[in-house]
Amino acid sequence: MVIYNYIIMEKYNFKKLEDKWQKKWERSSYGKAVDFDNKPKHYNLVEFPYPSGAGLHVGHCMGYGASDAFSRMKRMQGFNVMYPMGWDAFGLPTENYAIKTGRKPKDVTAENIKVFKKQMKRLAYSFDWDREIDTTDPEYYKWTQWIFLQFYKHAVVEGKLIEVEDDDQITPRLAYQAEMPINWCPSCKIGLANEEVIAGKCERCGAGTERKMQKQWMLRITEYADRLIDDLKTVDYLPQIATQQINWIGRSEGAEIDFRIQNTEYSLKVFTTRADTLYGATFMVVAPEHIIIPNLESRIRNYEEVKEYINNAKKKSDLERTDLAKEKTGVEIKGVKAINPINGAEIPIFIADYILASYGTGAIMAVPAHDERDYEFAKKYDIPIMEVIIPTVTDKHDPPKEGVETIFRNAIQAIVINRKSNKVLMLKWKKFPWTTFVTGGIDGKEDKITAAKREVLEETGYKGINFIKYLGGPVESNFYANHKGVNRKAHFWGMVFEIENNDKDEISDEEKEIHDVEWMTWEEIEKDKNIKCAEYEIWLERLKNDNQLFTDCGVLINSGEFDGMSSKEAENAIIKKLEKDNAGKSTVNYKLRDWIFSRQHYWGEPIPIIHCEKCGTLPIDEKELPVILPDVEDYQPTNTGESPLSNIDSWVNIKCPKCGEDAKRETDTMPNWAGSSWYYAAYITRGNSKSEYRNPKEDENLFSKYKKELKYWLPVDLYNGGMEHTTLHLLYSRFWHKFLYDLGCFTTPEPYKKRIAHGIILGADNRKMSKSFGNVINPDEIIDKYGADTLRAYIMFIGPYDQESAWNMNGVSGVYRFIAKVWANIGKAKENVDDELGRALHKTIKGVSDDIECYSMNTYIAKLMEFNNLMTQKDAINYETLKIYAKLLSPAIPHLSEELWEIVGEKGSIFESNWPDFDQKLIEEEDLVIVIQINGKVRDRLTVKSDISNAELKTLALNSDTIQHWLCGSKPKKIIVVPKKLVSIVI
RNA sequence: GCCGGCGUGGCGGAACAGGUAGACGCGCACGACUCAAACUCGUGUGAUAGCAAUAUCAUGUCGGUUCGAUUCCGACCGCCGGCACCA
Repeated sequence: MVIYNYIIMEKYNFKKLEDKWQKKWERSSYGKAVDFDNKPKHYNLVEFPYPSGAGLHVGHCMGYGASDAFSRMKRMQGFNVMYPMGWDAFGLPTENYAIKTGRKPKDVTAENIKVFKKQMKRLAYSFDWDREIDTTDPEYYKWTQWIFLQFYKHAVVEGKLIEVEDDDQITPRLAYQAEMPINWCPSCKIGLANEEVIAGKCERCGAGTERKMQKQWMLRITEYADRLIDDLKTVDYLPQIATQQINWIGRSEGAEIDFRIQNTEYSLKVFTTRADTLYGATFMVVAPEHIIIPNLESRIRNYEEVKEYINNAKKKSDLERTDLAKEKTGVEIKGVKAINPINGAEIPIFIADYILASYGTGAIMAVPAHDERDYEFAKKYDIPIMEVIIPTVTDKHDPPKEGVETIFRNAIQAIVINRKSNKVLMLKWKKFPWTTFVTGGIDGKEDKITAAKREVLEETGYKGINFIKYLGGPVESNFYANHKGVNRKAHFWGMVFEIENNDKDEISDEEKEIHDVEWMTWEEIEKDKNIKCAEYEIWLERLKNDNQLFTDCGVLINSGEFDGMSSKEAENAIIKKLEKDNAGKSTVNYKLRDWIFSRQHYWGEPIPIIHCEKCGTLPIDEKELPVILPDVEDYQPTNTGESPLSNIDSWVNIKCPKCGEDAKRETDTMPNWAGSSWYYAAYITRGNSKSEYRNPKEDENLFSKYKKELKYWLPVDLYNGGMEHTTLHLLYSRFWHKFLYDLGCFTTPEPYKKRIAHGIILGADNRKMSKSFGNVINPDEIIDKYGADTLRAYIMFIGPYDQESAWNMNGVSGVYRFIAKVWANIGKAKENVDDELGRALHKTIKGVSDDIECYSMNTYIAKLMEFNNLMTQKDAINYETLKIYAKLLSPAIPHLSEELWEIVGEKGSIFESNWPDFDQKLIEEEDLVIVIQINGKVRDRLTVKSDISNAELKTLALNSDTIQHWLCGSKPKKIIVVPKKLVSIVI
């Protein structure tokens, strides 16, 4: 008996539906991550937001919505999923708001968090709210401070983490103090963040900013540089993210070379990756901040000029200083010379701001012949340019033969041009299939021009030619000289001549026998297959662009005993010699610099350090943590560049824990990066208890107490977040994790197993969403108008997950229409009816599962739409079909799916049900459409059974009428059969 | 400037491993419903030529590899992210 039980549906009322389910879910325990559950764990982390006053942004939803869908599917697939949320609440915007309004950052933050949380709940993100964290909570930053103290108390010596005694002044601690520049506004008398410096001007008052040196806390991240590169092999990051990390660390192997300064005890240490170019070092350049300048003050003849240059450099940012497009500036330091350790040459020293004190040693040896910036600088200041590396080529047609003598010679290649006809004088060899320029050796002491003119005369008879230019320096060419039976290693000088008149001498009979002389156009030369010239490409390139700088590796010339070596050989040999002479050594250098960890701000974690005049720098006793951020009256920074905290005497003044005398607290705070560097672990230690953090006992720390929990949950299985955080935040948190791993806090060396990233959402005008453009979309407005399900699905549908996409209101209504159509289709549900949707359904299950798994959210939604379109065509839909479809919908549109689950008569939540499996057979059992191409063009299509053999396919293809027609009786030269795809016929 | 991406119809985009370019959505056009409009439903929709079957062209530009390129390689143009104190 067939039961016709069409459901009478009312119109899709998202408001009613979403209210209903949100109330129910609020009371349920859905989303809770259970420590040590039997199910396999899946830690799904998404970056926590900075709770700004503007509320949740649709850009946030891009991350949270997709990760929520992923979490929901994983839970249905039987995983114990942790999907937590918290607040990265320290930061400048809140502090600036406090300065403006006088309100407490703490209060403002609490309000913002409330708004964010309410909005997230409206969007039905299934976070485990019991694990909510807030980096500004003293119970949280207690442990951020604890970690800082561990950095202070430890050092890495010979690759091992060791503890450093309090009074040890020598061992390099991982947290240390150093004089580092800050951006300083001389008018406001405050330190500025980079972002607050707009084109060298203070954002607040418009005055020009300077760099001011200040004692700052640093973290020795460079100590971990190699491991931060090497361990990338053990994780699964998007390739471009891993590359960015590697490039940011910028490991390069090279040499440290000492250049003595003449008549002084000082020397200049430089780092170079091109020790092979040492003979070409014709000057040195030091950064304006370099210590050598004050050291040499008495000897510098133009000290005033140098000083003025240094003062000007202070006004520029690193970015401006290193901009290649800008003209290089510099000043020669007169009165001192450096000595090139390899050949004793005296060379001038310059000071220039394109050299940064923070990279390498803050000084370089400049090799203008082989470095673009040095070249530019040398041209400008008229410094000699000495070529020491030349390109080397090997002839493809006649490579050197083994066991044959190699003869070296200096030689020329004359490119003789007839300007009127724009033709080039060429030789066509008679006994060999060669076409060449006029070429020949330089005899004895003959100069190159004479040699070239002589060769042209001998080989072609032309007398009236004028020398135009050299095509750069020589090129080494290695080939087997067939006509002489020897290998040649020739240094060819490319030279351009123009023909002045057609005066010709008779060529000797000998020469006549060797080659014909022919004038050819460049096109003819290019097409000539017999061009017997390995250096042809180089000449062509140099003809097009003047002053071709050779910056690649090659062969050494003008380098004494190292002449003829390859760059690589020479590099090793030169370093060896320097080592012997105690003038250098091979070394590794990094672009990565130590992390400036101090901020002169209020709204951050206080650095838990005491300064005592007598006892020096002392850590706060760990038992005294947290060092609570005190309330202040005025959040305005002080005019000494210190943090506002330094104004609170009652807080700053403290007794020294060691000697009991008057001492002061450190008033700098930590950067925003600090709290977010370990938050993924804080969710774990936060545990399930809703009331408060679970505090460890006296002799424990947070990580030792929750060792088991940390071991269970870490590493994070999948970390999702903005593309803009994939360099710095990711690197910083990996660094902290590795340090804590060394301390024994964690059991895995990497925090995140896999990292993906999402693009940003642009405004409808294709610009970044911003208040000033008036193109910001507030999620609340969209929810009010279309519902949370529509907003969630639209943001998934908006575009490729890892790219930026522009907001489009028409797109929102399209998604809304889709959901309303799904709702309408529910009305067609029937029992015991064959809706013939089985195959399509199983294809959809597979497609949807794959798409969610790899965060292809736009195609996930598209597949849901496609299936819905199929249902729309049907008069009746089986209950079972709808049930499975509801499951597929549920990660994207939870409210409607839950309602649908109830409508089809299921008890309990759809999210407690199992994710559907697909039947592989059902998907495969289809007929295939095979494409038939002739010469790469599609000419016919055949429908065949999927188990057809390649041979059958070939026969079928050739017998098709259409193909017969296209073949016109000609015989195929080649037939390519791609199983289950196509047949390609070449005629 | 340096490092990393991206570029496909009128628009957002799809094409997982080099094999049917344009799935899905928007927009537009026509039709149905309506007194009319909106909503909804149906049909069509890359360009050019043709009544049509069909053909040619087409994935930023130019070139290369291949039987075959949106996909791989090279050069160029344009846009976006990061550049160490925004988060």
